[in-house]
Amino acid sequence: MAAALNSKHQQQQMDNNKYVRYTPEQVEALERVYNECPKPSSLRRQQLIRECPILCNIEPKQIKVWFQNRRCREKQRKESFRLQTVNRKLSAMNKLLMEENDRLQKQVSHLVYENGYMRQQLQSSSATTTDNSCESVVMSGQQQQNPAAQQPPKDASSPAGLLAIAEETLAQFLSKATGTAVDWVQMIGMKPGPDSIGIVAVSRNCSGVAARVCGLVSLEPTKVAEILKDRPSWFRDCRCLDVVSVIPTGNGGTIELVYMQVVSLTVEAVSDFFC
DNA sequence: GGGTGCGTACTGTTCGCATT
DNA sequence: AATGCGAACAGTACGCACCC
Repeated sequence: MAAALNSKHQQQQMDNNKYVRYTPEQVEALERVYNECPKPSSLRRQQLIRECPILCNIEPKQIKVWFQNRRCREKQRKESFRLQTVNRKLSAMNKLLMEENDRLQKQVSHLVYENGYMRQQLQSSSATTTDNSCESVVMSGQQQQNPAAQQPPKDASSPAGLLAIAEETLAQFLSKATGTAVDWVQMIGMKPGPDSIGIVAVSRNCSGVAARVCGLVSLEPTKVAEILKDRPSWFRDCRCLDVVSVIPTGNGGTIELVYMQVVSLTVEAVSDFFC
């Protein structure tokens, strides 16, 4: 009875327009066949219409289209299910990666902080070392013995011995002055870094310890020896002079380690110089 | 009332097979 | 080899029901 009513309703639909919707019973019958065989032959479709009364009012062409669309729907559903599965896996993976990323970000922040702290420690430590280094250069004449003076006296009676002392002194300067201005602590009124060559730069017309030292180490040992022998030039602009140490030579002569302050410099702190 | 999902039907293309 | 035919498939149009 119900099937007959549905059939009548379908006929009305077919009469009104081409759109029909199969009844649940018809769909169930078609689904049963589909589960057995998704691709029924033409013969099988005709047999289905004959054997199933509720499908008798459906055209063979419609049956064919129904199976066609049914296969298409299953394919789409399978693809949709596959994509959902992939999506779930990717979401889970994304969550894990986000957590890992968060953990690494925190680790980076911590390391950056530690790096900054260690840099700060290194800088303060380096500054202390540089200050000491400079002080050792500048103040060594006041507070320390010249390394050359601590060693057994060299033979200053001969030009060769004097040159040896001069070379040793130069080596001490060079060990401090081989770098650029970075290795020197710049002081007010002082020229940092290597200076021009010139004998006058040692005791006159110079503006600081660094300039004088660099000027001195730029000289040949023979030139240094000439400067050391030109003692009157040492005192020309000198307002303060102390003999720190005296090295006796083999022939009765002496080599004096002298600390002096020159008048031309206005700032005492930068005028310390020893040679 | 408009947006959306689903089912049905149609169209165009490709492929396999039989025939000529 | 060329041709015709049917089936399968992908894409699309349309109608309906449902939801907000």
